[in-house]
Amino acid sequence: MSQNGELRSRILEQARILLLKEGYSAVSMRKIAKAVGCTPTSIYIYFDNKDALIHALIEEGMEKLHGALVAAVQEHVDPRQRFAGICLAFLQFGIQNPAYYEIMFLLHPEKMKRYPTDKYRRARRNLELFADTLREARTDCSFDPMLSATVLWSLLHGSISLLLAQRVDVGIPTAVFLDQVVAHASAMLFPTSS
Amino acid sequence: MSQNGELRSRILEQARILLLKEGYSAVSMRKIAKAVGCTPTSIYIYFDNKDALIHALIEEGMEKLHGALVAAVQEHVDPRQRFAGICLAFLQFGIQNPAYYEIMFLLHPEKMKRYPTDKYRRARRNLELFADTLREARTDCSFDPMLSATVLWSLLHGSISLLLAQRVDVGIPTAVFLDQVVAHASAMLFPTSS
Amino acid sequence: MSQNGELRSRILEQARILLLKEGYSAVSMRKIAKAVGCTPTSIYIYFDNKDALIHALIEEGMEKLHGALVAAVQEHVDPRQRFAGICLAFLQFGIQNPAYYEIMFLLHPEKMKRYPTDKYRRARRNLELFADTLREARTDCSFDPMLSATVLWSLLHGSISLLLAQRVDVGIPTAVFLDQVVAHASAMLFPTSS
Amino acid sequence: MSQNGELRSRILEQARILLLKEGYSAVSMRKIAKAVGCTPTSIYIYFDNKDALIHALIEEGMEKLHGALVAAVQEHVDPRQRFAGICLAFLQFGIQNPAYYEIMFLLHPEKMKRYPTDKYRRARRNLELFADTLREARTDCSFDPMLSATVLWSLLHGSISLLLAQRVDVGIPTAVFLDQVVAHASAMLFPTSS
DNA sequence: CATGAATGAGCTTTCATTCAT
DNA sequence: CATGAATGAAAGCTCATTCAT
Repeated sequence: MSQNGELRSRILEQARILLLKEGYSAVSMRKIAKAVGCTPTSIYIYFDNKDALIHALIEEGMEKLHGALVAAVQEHVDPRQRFAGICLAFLQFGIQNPAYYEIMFLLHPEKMKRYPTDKYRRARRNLELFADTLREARTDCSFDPMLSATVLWSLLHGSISLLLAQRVDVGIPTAVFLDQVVAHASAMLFPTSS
Repeated sequence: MSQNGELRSRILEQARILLLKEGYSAVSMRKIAKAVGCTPTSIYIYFDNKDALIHALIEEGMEKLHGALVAAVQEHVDPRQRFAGICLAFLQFGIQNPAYYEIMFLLHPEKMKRYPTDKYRRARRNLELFADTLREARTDCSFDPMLSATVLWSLLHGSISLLLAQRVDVGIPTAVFLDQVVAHASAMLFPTSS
Repeated sequence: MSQNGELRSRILEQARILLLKEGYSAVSMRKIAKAVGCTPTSIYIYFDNKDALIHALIEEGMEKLHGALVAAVQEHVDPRQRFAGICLAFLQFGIQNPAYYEIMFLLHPEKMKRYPTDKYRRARRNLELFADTLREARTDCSFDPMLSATVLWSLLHGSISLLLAQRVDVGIPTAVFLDQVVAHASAMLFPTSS
Repeated sequence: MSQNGELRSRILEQARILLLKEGYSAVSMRKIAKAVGCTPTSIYIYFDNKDALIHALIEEGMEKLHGALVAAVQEHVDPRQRFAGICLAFLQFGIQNPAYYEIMFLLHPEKMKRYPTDKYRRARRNLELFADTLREARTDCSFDPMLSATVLWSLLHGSISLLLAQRVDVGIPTAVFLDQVVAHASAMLFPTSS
């Protein structure tokens, strides 16, 4: 099984590298093949088409992100610290894996028409992680965890997007910005911070 | 005189429509020309190249957005209501003008290398509007308005992005989600909501 | 007459400059128009088409070359010196006016289909100047002046061509090469140099 | 195995024919493809780009010319006859292979920017053949063989250029002209022909 | 398992030229 | 005298994909 996939994983690897170096729109079957050292045709042995290849990459990324989030959750016992930890983990994943982040969250649906939408369920898993963390940290029941988690996700996603698109003022150091995002996230979700 | 710009604006219009329907990467000079009913060459009478056309579209969008924000500011006198108003105006602009929003905020810099970066100053103008609104609404000086405005922008931007990418759970009505975003934004920036 | 031609001569001037700077294949009506500051259409008022414009330029060049050759002839009385002078004049014209030289002698006929061949008669005038110079310098009648002039022209033309195409070894200084060409030309046409 | 190169050589062949019929500037990938009977894309399987195709053609021509010159050298033992032979061989190559000659010696550097200059060394090889022939034929040391070879090359090149450009008077038969060129070349390089 | 050969559609851009005004 | 608007043709090149071997 893993034997078969030697070339397969090399293809994924080079695709990831290309994605990182030149951006999604520059990733072509031809370039991947050249980087790997095989012919474009060979790629079609392992992937039905370009989208399938990208999907595989997305899945890889989802796995990696989920791992990072779970690790962050397990690292802290204090609910509030756990919350801050998971936020930071998400942010850092985005900053440190811009290639993954791009195809996972920034690619537009029209480009990926054939993407099996049910696979997004895995993305849901991450959202539920956020919701769970919120549930633990907030004792009051006067909020909808999934809804708040979605808003939180929006904030984190927006922050990463702006950073990756180099839209955040250069006068603001990235580290400072990330800290502020987490601080604001806390303020947003735990209002009675008296 | 107004004749001159007739085709020009029709080009921009069709470009916007195409952008909306098929996404940026599907927008080509040929397709625009076909949609407008002229030859690709004719487009080059009004725009130096494809990027220049996109830039014109961006500028249009920036103008429109700025108008919407300014209108929202002028509509309310109460600082808090003004804050909610400007947030909602931004969100609604994104939802109602997805084509503009995409090229204005979602396009990756790599695709727009030739974009004159100084034109982004106009985008800054909007950020300052947010900062001003914040300054008025918060009497305490214990915060950096531009920094907080950027975080706020992240939240709004992230919300729109997820909505446009159809990443928000379909179980959550858009109107409800938008309200919640504004509510959370308020909570985030006016912590002493006792 | 010369009043009418104010724009006309500006067009020719810019065409010449463009030709010199970027080579024949980069000369387009559009670029000329932009350089002059008028529309491409305006050029068609003075020139039927692109070829006609080039023809006018060729004619200018022919005139200039002829002037240079006549001047060289008049400068010397000694037939041999006159011969060397006219050779050098031709060589220097080519080196110093590469743009003219290109369209006059290096442009291929297939590119200039509509060129009225009878205008090449003016080129013949120059050839006869060479023949005359030869006739004076050689007292014997055992040679065909026009034939020898053509061979001489071949040598001079070949030298300029190789120089302009940067095909002459960079180790050979241009001045040295030109001197040698003239020396060899003398040896070729005045064999009994005892 | 020989199958592989079948289309490749057909491409080169048609490119050469096109070049001959319509001149360099009329040679396009599309036209070649149409002449060959394949799609423009297929050409890119065998050649990286248009320049690479032309380079291959140049290389073919260089090989062919070198073969012709070497054959001429080997045909004669008498140094003077050998000299005349190599001159004639060069002239005839040019007349009989105008397409090759054009891309090898008449193409302007500006059009072939990406040409690997080191490949011109092969052209140098031919120049050295001329120099060697001169060294053998002239016992005196009072001349620079490479310099004289370059001047000789200029004469031969100029002759071919004018012939190919149809600039030589139609009253002069080509055969006569070629004979005269060789005769003048002899006179030019072996002055003491008493 | 992998390749070489080939395709058709598409891309942005430039060209010389024309025509009504 | 000069322009603005528009065109049709063509350029070099890249793309994802298929198919026989």
